[in-house]
Amino acid sequence: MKFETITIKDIAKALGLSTSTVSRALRGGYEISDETKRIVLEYAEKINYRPNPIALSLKERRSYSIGVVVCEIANNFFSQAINGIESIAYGAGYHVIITQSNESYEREISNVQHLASRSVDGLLISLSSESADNSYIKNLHDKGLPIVFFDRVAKEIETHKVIANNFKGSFEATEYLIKLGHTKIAHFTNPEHLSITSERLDGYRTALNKYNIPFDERYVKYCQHGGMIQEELDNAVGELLNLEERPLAIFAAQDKLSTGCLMAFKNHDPEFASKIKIAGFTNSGVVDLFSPPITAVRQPAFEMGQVATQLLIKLIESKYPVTEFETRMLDTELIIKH
Amino acid sequence: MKFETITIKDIAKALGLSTSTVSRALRGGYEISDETKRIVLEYAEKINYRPNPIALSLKERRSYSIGVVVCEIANNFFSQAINGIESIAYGAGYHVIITQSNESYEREISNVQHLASRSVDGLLISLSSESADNSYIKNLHDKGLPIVFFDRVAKEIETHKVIANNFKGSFEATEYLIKLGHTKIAHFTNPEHLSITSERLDGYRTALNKYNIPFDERYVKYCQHGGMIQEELDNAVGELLNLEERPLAIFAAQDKLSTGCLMAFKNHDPEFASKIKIAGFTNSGVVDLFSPPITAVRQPAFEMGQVATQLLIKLIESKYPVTEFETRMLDTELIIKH
DNA sequence: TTGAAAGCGCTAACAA
DNA sequence: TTGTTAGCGCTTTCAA
Repeated sequence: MKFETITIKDIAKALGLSTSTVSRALRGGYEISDETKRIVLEYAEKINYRPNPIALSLKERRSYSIGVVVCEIANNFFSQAINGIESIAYGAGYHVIITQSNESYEREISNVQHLASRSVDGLLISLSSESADNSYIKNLHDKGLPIVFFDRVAKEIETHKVIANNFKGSFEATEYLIKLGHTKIAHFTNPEHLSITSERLDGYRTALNKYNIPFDERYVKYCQHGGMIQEELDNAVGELLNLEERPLAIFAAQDKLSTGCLMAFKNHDPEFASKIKIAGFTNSGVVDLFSPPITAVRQPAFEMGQVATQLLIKLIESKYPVTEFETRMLDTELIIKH
Repeated sequence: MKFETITIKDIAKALGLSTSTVSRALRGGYEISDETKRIVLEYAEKINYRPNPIALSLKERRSYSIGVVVCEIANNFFSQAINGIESIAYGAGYHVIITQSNESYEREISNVQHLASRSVDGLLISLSSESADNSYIKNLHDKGLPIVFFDRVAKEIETHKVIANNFKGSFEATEYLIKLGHTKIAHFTNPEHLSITSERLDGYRTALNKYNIPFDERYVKYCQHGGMIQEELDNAVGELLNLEERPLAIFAAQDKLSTGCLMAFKNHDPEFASKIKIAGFTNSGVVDLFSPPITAVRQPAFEMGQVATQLLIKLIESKYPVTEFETRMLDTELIIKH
């Protein structure tokens, strides 16, 4: 069943004008008499005319929509970032089409291709944890599709990027644990190839270093599924608990990892769980309710979404190919919970 | 800057064929020689041709996209429902465009109008807590735009609806609190005019009734902003704490209300908070970490999204106007935490 | 100041 | 089996 609709033609016919005159009146064109313009506008208003955005897109060869690729919208960081994205996009007249990769590389490719096949004017991407080869994105970018990365960025693609100060955030969180007296601090993180992984690992190592605490590779748990699969965390926690030197503190590099590893500890050994101190990246709004408490490294998700979108729209609306790109780094915030 | 692109014309020119022949070959049309078809397909593959969905939309007068209007994607229930929506839509070849009302009526209207102005084939809506007058949706629906409601539905609009068994879920949660020995049970809920509000209130009252516990209006807190503004909850909790007969248990009718009122209790009186028993609707994935624990009424969010999308696509693809509508009710699950 | 006509990419009825 | 043509809704030269 079809959704009935009013076109410019209907107005033209009703008013005994040509479609081009109506079009000009509607766009507020200059080359038209005030009288005609008034009549057209009034009538259009009366019958509640809405231009067909699809026809406009075809004509202008752009869709006034931007595509977003994140791993999971149920993740607090991303849902907050999306709010930031929408706040800017909406104001600038753009639709936002959100897709999720669920940390699957295959799904990510499919989403990007779908979006790119000319239905969006630009792309906002945070890579999935499975994504190792980003050449397909590079292809698109080379062809001229505006792309801005945020959070999980691709090193090898030269474009605007928006990230949190992952090094500093990780350093501060680790230092906080150290100052509490901890020396046996494990680290839960994403797969190695992600940008955020090395940056956060770096902050962790540097803090250990500063306080002369040896770095122990066995304390670092790379989670291939980024915490999407609880079993992975349960296994990692099991391994830690089997070490002769059990860690007594954890620094987790991501939302799902922070909460997921706390759950894993609770599952394995509830009593031990209450003794362990966890600090981790999370943008959860209910972190106050957790027990044992989690000290949170909070990313400015909303602002990151905003900045990324501003950069993208600048790219889209630029008349000339852009060759100068910038990387914006925003500070995290350490929220201490006892 | 424009994103360069390959059209059917390019293929036609390169192969010395007409565009219609190429089109037929691409669509796997029957009236075409296998040889020509092969050549076209091979060439299209080689140059990585992608049809322009916008041109297709204009031609077919549909966009293969569906619009979703929810109050907030950062809400667990909705993000899970969206996953369900996407799983079905994606499989059926539809894009999903997600918009948020942030519980604002004005924003909801703007989103719906934007989506409806012909860029989507159908709409999936869960009403914002501010929405009292839905006549603008009714208008759209009367004009033939396929619409399916889920979760928060409009009574006065006749179309498919997908809801949780709110009555039963509320009854069970309240009964659970009663069986624990509670008689002073407060109820945090959404604004009165929402469908879910009356259904859940009804379950609460019926349970009280069954056990001869008098219903006390002062124990019912309607939260106009559905928990989006913490201050509202703080005030409501303050009022409860000022009663001579403080409630010792809470039944909260919604995700943000469950966690938000626990936070409010912790803010006001941490010690009292640890004594109070909370049961409430929530689809949080970290409910295991809360302290004091929250017994959860979990809605089958993913399935609800799936069912709603199936119904919507059926509506969209129906050749004749549909006049028989159904309301699907799915059961909730009570997850008890001590 | 207005109208006629072409064209954005694609499909489909009609002709050849 | 293939090509020609018109048209989806709109904007924009070009002519009048």
